[in-house]
Amino acid sequence: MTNMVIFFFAGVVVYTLGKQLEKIEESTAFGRERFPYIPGLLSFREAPILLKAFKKLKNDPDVILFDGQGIAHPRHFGLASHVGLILDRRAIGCAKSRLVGEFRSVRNVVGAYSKLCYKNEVVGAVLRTKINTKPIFVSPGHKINLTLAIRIVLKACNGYRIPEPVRQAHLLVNKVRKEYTQ
DNA sequence: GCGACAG
DNA sequence: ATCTTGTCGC
Repeated sequence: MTNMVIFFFAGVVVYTLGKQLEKIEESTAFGRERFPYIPGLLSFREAPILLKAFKKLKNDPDVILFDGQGIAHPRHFGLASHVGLILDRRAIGCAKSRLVGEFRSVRNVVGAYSKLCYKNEVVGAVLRTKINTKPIFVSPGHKINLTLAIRIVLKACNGYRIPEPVRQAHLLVNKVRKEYTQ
């Protein structure tokens, strides 16, 4: 079982972010896993396949939400920064847990947040997107500031902890992976 | 050396 | 991330 080929799947879901949050396109891609998971080096593992999924997209998004960090990273260059730069699009990191930084507890009210500080610098926000659930870690990735990033993430949330586009991308990937595995 | 550590 | 059923709480 040591030479088993492991496949990696990625998914992108495009939404409108106007009056309604409406799904307008989906894209997936897969390929061989080529890099291990090492904290701080996530983009080396995920970016290649993620970029494959983005290439199939017909729409060209104004802003992209990533399942990972933006500048809240040891070298200020998380997945959202890295892929946002390559795609030259506004990008926001929306991670489910902390990689670096310290923060104070967040009030239990949707929209409340506390600054995520790392090496004497604000690198993101720990944002409450749903009551009675752990907050998420929002950080600018590319061509965006923290204030706007927070506003966009809150607009993209539909009552769930995870912003809807990210949540749907996750569900999409699991669906496709399961179909492929059968 | 010890602990922390996106997915 | 993944293993993995039911179950406790809003």
